[in-house]
Amino acid sequence: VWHVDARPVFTIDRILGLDLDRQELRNTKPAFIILKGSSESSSEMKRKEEEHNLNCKHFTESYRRTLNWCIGRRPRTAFSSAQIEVLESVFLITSYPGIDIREELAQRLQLDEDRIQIWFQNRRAKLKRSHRESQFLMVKKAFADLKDKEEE
Amino acid sequence: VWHVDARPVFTIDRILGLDLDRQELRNTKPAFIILKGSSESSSEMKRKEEEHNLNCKHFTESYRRTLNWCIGRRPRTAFSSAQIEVLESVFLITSYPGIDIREELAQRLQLDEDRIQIWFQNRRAKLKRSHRESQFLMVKKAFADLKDKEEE
DNA sequence: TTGTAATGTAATGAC
DNA sequence: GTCATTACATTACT
Repeated sequence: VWHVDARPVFTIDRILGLDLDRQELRNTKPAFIILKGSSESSSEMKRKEEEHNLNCKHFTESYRRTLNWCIGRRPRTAFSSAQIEVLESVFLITSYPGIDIREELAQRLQLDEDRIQIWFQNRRAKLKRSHRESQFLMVKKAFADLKDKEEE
Repeated sequence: VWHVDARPVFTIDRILGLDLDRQELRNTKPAFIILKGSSESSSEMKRKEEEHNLNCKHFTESYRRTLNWCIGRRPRTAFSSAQIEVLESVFLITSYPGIDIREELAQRLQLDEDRIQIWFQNRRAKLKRSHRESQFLMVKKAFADLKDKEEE
């Protein structure tokens, strides 16, 4: 946990006591358990259980978000243009640099190896998007050409 | 295609004849339909159908982005006060509406789902800003109070 | 000028 | 690993 001090301590969530320990969440009994042995059908039970699981999912998800908000996510790294330049030129050679290359880059660019890793992941995603787009343009052009031929 | 007149008329997409109607996209037959009645298993069919839907999604996304690149930035959407009202009341309940809620909102408010998504993102950012500001004010006031006490 | 819709991308979590 | 989605900084428009 990198920077406790980057976020205000007096958050609304804290004031409202929303930053409970994760353990407390697990200890709260789901409502559907009480129904066991009752006259309700098993399908109804199953539905309730699923509903509970869904609620749990949303609950823990919002828990995560709240926690995330309190503790804070890693501050956005602003790469310098010089760093970007190096990263881009390496990307031209490999879009999947091994750990050795990443470590070397990290050292040379004064960055964590993690940042390098993430950068390449995002860069690959960007490349993929642009590939899709250029493919799309080609299809479009094909359509346009067909139209031209029809008009002749 | 949002506003033809806000940007120069001689855009790349026009020159290439790329500003075809979105309807044409829908009319292109998905490949998996051809497979109907073939010897492939239904699970394979289902997989292909899902793949096709994914491709469609990416395709229309690319379509939007490409147009975006050609035409320029999307013109500012001016939400009506009625739309804002609905959005705000939903925001009170969830600031993270899932895809289902966003789609429903889109339909009811006659907006693209994308606009809804962006609106919620910006709304969350605004909320965060106001939180930070009120916190700052509180801290400031606390300091001021301390000073007052010292002077007594 | 301000408020905010839109954009790009670093970071995160699910799978 | 990918993918969708998020936060966040920034841009640009009304």
